Amino acid sequence: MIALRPENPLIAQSDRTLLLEVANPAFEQVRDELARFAELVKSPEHIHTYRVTPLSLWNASASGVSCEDMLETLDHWSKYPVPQNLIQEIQDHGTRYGKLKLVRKGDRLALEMEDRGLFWEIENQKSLQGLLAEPYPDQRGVYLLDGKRGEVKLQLIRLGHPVQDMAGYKDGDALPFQLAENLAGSGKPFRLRAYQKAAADVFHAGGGPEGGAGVLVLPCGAGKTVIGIGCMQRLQTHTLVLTTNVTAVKQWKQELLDKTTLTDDQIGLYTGDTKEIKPVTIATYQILTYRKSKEAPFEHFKLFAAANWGLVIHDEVHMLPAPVFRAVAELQAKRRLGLTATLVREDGKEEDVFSLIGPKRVDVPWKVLEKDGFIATAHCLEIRVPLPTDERMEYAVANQRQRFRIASENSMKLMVVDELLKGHPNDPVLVIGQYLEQLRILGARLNAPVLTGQTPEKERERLYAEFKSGQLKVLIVSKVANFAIDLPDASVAIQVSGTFGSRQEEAQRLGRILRPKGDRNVSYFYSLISRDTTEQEFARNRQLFLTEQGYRYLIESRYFQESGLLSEPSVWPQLLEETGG
DNA sequence: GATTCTGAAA
DNA sequence: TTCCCTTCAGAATC
Repeated sequence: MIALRPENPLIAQSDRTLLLEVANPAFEQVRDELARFAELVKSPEHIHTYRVTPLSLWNASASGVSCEDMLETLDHWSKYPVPQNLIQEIQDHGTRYGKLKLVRKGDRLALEMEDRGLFWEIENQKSLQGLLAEPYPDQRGVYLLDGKRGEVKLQLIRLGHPVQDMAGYKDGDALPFQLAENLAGSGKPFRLRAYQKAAADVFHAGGGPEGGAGVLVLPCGAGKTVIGIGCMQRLQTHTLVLTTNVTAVKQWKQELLDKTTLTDDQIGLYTGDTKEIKPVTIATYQILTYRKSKEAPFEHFKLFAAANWGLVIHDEVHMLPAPVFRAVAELQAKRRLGLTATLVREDGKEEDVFSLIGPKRVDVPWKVLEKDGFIATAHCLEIRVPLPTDERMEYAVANQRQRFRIASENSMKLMVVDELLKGHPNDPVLVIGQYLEQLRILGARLNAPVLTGQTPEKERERLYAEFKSGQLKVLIVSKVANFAIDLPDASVAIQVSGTFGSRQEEAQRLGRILRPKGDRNVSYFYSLISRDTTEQEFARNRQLFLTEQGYRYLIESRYFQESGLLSEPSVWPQLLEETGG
């Protein structure tokens, strides 16, 4: 077929994939438009592949992107006519969210739909038996059995029918408080940034039945806690905050004390150490999922019923453990806020998040915040390092799982780290890796401290302080970097090895260097990959999320040959900035 | 009574 | 698929 408009960068195919040319001048704009309704699945140098999925279309329409918007994007940027079946797919799923409504009917709940075909499909579904009561006489709706609100939504999304939940919420007990920004003469000037305010408003949606449940997607460093506080302030009610670890628990409390008129005795921490239940209670996911044995009940689920919560906040909702979904399914009458930097879950439970917490309401792309200076500009460079001959031999005879480790621990990476440090003589550098042995070797070589899970709390604090003050230039960290939110910021991160293909981890690690740097708001992220190994494959997957967010990885492999480095890569920082990586 | 250690779970 | 880290509860130790 002859291209109608060969200068356009996009090819839309009937298998629901979209191919986008990176070199095209319109690349960035098209990428941002596609990100609203398609998932990036491959991002090699020249052509990026996106896929349109039902879930990506539902999330798009829930966050306000219309079918017409999506088709307009495809039509406007395509080289060839958009395939008819893709148009139909978008028209079908892009309007599906909203066709099936969950409403309050007297003191009962019911599903309502205009479409008779849909009614019959639902009536005859085996998986819905035991959840639904009698239908409306006119066959445009069906009542729910009591207490099945969550289960019904979950089953229906699995059948490909996302439910728009308009049934509203039970108000919790009142908790009057103010944001510190509203206090006359308060010591600290604090305001919600425009996008933070907008996010809280969209979640709240004027108190209408549409608002009150949903997920806000925001980059690391965008102030998710602050937005959560903004949502709390709009609802003024008893709130349960669930988060990933104890440091985050403490940080939520700190922020609440700092930015609201809530006082110490109104905020309770519910963790292994203290089990306070107060008007605002902050707990970890782990304590909720604790049980004595595999068969025993979850001992702390009673926390959900311990007070009349008006809002449950799920921090880092992409980490929400499967058992908690079960509890949330029972909590559908309560307002629910999900906060995350990425909707991708490594366990594929994205549909559960959509139906039980809520659809995506807001998505602020990282690059947008970068433009406004809220986060630093990051240059990313993937450096492909060959394996030395002896390790290459070992690699050749190893099995699949040994291979990944051999590639990760490639000894030539050590040399590259040396060189990179030369290029950044004055910047604070984090070296991040996944294998303790590799990190210890690096520690000895660079004469830098290695921070791992075994490092005691006291020692950690000392290292953080030294690193923050600039006394310590290089800090080597293991996977603690994925969790330790109090780890100081750096402007350079060198990733020497990483988990198989975790997009979250990559995002987390880049997040380490994104806090604004003041004078020169620029950071560098180097990822060291063994060339021509399985590691290269996994790296590709790992980078997807960042590429989706607008980061471009430059790839560097020219500087090596098997015997070692060919030239000085200490020019890389400049090189990166010139080419705009 | 407070701290440190241990094992299980995810 | 790995390896690693965190959290929780309960036991051991000061």
